[in-house]
Amino acid sequence: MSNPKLKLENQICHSLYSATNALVRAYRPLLEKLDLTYPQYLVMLALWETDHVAIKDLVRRTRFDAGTLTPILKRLEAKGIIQLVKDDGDSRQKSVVVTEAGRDMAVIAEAVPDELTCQIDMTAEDAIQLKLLAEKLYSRLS
Amino acid sequence: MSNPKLKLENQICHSLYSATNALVRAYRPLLEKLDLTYPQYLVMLALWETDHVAIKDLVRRTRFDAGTLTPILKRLEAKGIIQLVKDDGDSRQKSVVVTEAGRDMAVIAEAVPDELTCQIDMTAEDAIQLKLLAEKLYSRLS
DNA sequence: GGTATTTAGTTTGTGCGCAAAATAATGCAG
DNA sequence: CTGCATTATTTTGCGCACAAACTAAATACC
Repeated sequence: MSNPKLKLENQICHSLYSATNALVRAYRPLLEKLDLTYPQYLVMLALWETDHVAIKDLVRRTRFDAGTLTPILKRLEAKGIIQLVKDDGDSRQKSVVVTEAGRDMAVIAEAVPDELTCQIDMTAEDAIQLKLLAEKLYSRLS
Repeated sequence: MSNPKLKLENQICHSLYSATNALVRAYRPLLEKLDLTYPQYLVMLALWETDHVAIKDLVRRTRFDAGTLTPILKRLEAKGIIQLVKDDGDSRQKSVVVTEAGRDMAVIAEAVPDELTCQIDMTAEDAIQLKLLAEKLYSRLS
């Protein structure tokens, strides 16, 4: 019981875990006007950048599991902001296309990052450092 | 589309999100021998430190939502490693107690943090810095 | 003492997160 | 051309994560 390694407060992962959950929670009210969840928002970010991509590319870019992405894409399609189209050529693949309505959302979405940055109120250096370390951790685990 | 704020690679949150998920994924095989999920492991860490606590205290310490914690505790009780006992005094409260079997698990659990640290292979400074920044972020969001 | 509010915990419903298995089309070796 | 492994995507099942609604006990207030 007294082993310091087992102490909750010494666990980096607990800090990371609760911080990430808190961050997603903080995004929720900001994304409400877009009617998107945070994972859905991440997918849309990827798609607003590059459209007409196969699901496997979206898996790579968003770092989502394929089994996670499939239902997310279905919900986005049900909302009418993306479309899943059969690829000519390789008929295993599907291409994801952003609809007109989906493209229009990008304008509203532009405000979201600033609103969140305001709320967090971290210095730019801290934010960059945090991102850098998280990326380092991610790459070590992949 | 060209708004750099909307670029996925500029999102701290995406790095944090995928790093945390990767970390939980990395814990999975290590926790298999304990037959615990990562959230269950966090709860047990808290309980190995301090036993006989009310659920609300566990909510505070683990930073889990009460609605999340209830089913986790039920599963831990079903495994026979904790027990939920009625509190004398305030009969709204329940106390969480670690069973003999649950206490025995702590010995095996001691190996887990080291195994993970090995896998990540980050410098101690980086790890401390990451924890510090995650804590800072968490506190700004709470 | 009786009502109102607060507090402790549970339930419900939706959406991930992911391992494992299934489906189906492609490519490759013989 | 024929298996056979590979690749792309979906499905299934379980466990969170959490808002919102609910139950019940304790406390506050008059």
